[in-house]
Amino acid sequence: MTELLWGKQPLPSRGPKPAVTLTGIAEAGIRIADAEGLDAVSMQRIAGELPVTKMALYRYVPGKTELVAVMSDLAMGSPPDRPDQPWREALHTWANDLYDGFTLHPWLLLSTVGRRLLGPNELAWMEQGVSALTESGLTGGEQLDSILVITSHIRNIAQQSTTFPGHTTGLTEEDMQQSLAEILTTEAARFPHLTTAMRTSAGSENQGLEFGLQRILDGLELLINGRKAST
Amino acid sequence: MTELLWGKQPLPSRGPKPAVTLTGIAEAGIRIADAEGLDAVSMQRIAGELPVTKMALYRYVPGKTELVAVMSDLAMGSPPDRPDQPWREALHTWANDLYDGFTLHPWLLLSTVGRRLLGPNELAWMEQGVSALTESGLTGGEQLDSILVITSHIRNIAQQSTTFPGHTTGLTEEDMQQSLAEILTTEAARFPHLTTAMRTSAGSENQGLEFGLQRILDGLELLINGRKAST
DNA sequence: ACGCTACTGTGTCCGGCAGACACAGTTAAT
DNA sequence: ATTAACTGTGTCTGCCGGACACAGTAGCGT
Repeated sequence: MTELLWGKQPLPSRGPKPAVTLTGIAEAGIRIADAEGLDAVSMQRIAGELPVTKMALYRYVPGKTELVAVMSDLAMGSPPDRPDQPWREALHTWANDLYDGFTLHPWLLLSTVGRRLLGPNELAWMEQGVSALTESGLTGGEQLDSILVITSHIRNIAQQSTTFPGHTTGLTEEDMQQSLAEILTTEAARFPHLTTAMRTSAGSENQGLEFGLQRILDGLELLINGRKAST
Repeated sequence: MTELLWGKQPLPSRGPKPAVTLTGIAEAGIRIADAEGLDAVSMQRIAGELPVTKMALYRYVPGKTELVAVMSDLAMGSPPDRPDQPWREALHTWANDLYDGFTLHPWLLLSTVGRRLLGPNELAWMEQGVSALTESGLTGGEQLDSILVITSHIRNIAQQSTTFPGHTTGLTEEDMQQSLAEILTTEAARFPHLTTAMRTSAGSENQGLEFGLQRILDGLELLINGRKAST
């Protein structure tokens, strides 16, 4: 599995030339997932886009789980190079780059969940995030935890604002808002604070990304400055 | 769908008594999901635990998607009642309660993803979170965004620290750490900052929840105090 | 008392899925 | 030329969600 993700395959000398490549397979899968959602990705479907049959794919990949892992790391891509900046600005653009990646391939939100082996691209993203904090005075663990918080925030914001191609019941943002508004009128008594909060927030949507990000960065800044002051 | 989640079913007068109830079905599903993971939940499997066949379930629920939604809201449960506290402490315990819920039913992390209709319990959690901030001077939108950030953080921490019963490849935390360590020794040159961060963080794991939560709360406090000062 | 009718549960069938396995064709090393 | 490594194919199994026709049941109006 690690070999798959990291591309350390001992290429064979004998036998016929392979008709496809692991990367080619993964790219086909990515194309399907981008267009029709992760649920539309099946071995049959992928094989249909390649000059091989379904079973041939198992020569390249042990199972679907592993294939999705390869697809995920590939789709994630390398983080874009950014000029050196102070840690706060660096993390801010890093977070936005991450967000862009998730909106480009929404299914990544579903496939990169839970414990899993990490691929080169995912590690590259982490590297870039951590490198913004090397001069901050935070410990290694704190640096990792910091970028984890930011990643979590970005992921969930992306999840909420993205329309998944297939998979989920095709609810638009409006459907949700309307259903919610409906419920809050009939059940307002059960959720008083929520109701007023919703009412006064009408129209000021989609500030969630910046708001949360600024809070987190503020919190980090407080810690970092405190550390610096106490040395 | 809204009727399903909110239990507004017009109970019929004629015809034979139903052999099961929607709640009973959902509870069976929850039992399976808790024990063997969300993937183990199938209509057959649920029917096997009840005195009905698979197809009878469709009398109570339009499809599996909806059933999982009902299961999710039911498993989430109501947030535990907590005495009134200052906003920061209230949010802190609220976050920990949320974390406990997710560790009790790890599959909730998978099933409550993306846009979806909200059930009464999920709204009750939001209500409790928002109610901690009503006196804070934040706008309604900011209150909602605040609890969203915290939820995101809790979710992702739970995701990382939980072992999913079925579903994912059964990787222990150790497997991951070892694989990661292995990679970072052979590829240290590509990820210099990450490598040093990992090295210096050895042994200080599982601080992620508190660390991130404190940063977020710090960030919120900064904003709230700033607001109060400027009035 | 009786049938109508709404309602519940069952069995069968379909298409699609992941994957096991045996086998045929291909190519390089010997 | 033979062998052995390797790639691709076709077939089969056991699951899944769900459509549909049908049989059984029980309350209602008459």
